[in-house]
Amino acid sequence: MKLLVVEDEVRLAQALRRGLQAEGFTVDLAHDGEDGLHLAREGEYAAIVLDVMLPHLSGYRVCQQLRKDGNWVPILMLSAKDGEYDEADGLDIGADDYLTKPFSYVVLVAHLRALLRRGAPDRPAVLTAGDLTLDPASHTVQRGDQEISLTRREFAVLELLMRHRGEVVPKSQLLTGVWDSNYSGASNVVEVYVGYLRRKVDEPFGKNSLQTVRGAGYRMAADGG
Amino acid sequence: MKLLVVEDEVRLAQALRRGLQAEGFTVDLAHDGEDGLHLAREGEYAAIVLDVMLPHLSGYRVCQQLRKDGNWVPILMLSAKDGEYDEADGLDIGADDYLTKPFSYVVLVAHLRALLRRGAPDRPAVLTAGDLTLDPASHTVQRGDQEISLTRREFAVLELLMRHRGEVVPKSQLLTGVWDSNYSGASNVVEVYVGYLRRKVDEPFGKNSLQTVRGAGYRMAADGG
DNA sequence: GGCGGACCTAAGGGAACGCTGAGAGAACGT
DNA sequence: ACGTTCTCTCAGCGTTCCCTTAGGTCCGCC
Repeated sequence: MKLLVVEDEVRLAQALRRGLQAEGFTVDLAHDGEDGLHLAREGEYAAIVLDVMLPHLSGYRVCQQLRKDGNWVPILMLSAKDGEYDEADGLDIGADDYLTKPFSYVVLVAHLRALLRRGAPDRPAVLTAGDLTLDPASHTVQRGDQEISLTRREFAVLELLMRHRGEVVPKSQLLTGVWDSNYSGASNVVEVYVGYLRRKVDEPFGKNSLQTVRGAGYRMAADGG
Repeated sequence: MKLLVVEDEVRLAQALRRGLQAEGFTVDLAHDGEDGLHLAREGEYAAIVLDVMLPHLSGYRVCQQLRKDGNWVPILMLSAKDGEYDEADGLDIGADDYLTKPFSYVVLVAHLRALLRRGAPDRPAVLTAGDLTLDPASHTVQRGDQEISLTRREFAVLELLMRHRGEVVPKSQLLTGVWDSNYSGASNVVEVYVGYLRRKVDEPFGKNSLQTVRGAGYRMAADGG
């Protein structure tokens, strides 16, 4: 589960990162609006924590731009309590939730979890492909009635593939979507993890849902194999 | 902004109509699946609210049929909470959002607005020529219902030809379009690959879609052979 | 019919690609 | 602190793909 934190106050940003990583998230940081927008466009984030006051490009604009792109990733906006932007504005431009500084760390995490549970508004809460179901909220995967236990990485890979079920997902997209975006080039982690998944999700059931499309990437069979 | 509400419970239907009209929408009503499908095909609706349980033709089937027609109008499905169809099914057949009865009116409007804001999802960019279809997203090719497995190069060549179906594509264009643009001169790769394609796409089906235009190039028959 | 050029086909070497098992190191839980 | 689990790298292997070569075939034209 990868998050993007866009926050210019270095100390706060670092604190958030450490805290969220402790909660089990992967966290990317951006320190201004331009960076943030760029990362948000490239990466597959589960949610974005976005400060309103930012150098170069306000969080306000970043959010607006993302929505205009058709990117409906959940966004949690942060604002100084006496900021020139008020809550109504934030929600108007498509933010999903809103916190006023100063806020307690616990409150932030709670709001974030609520956001993630709701998921991106244009996405079903539970992903399915035939008799295979994946529930991001409860972090569970089932083939029929049989529960399958996956590690964090395995889960993330499967989730991304299922979000694009029926489509080919290039390895590069899996790398940037599941691993840190600034990942050192040559590696075959993706192949390895698809292999792991096959052993857990397909082989015990005689299925073939994780398909290799040679030279293009991997595809989750729309019917679950 | 025109909406279609397909709902057999008269009281609920009327309530929805009144409520939505108050929000400024124009609302058409249908009370069974056949009516609904008919109206949906004729009218230009911004979105459709579709009950699952309907006389004559279930909402399930209506949705399926519309998608099959290539109609990607946003659909919000409604189901009784203990209905035989569950959320996964609804989303499976191409609904965009899903509500379980009973729902609050406010929630319905919120979901509807979210749907409208998103707009109709891009219709899948599938290339067709007669009974031959090529889907770049899923990287699949079908002749009728029969799936055909192609290599990357074969796929690229066929895609390029199908993008210009009915037109003659010179060999030089195939070379620069599919192979590295600065390709070392004399070679007959194109002929070889057209040959491969014919064996996979035409011969098994007794078709002749990949036509040679002597001295000019190749042409994908507009009707798929 | 014979000719030349354009096109087609079969076959094979080499490279690219993806899969797997083993194992080192980090993270985690007890 | 210890064992377990997880994550990732590496190297080897088999498969598949790609392009080339070398002929054969078709077509239009004289």
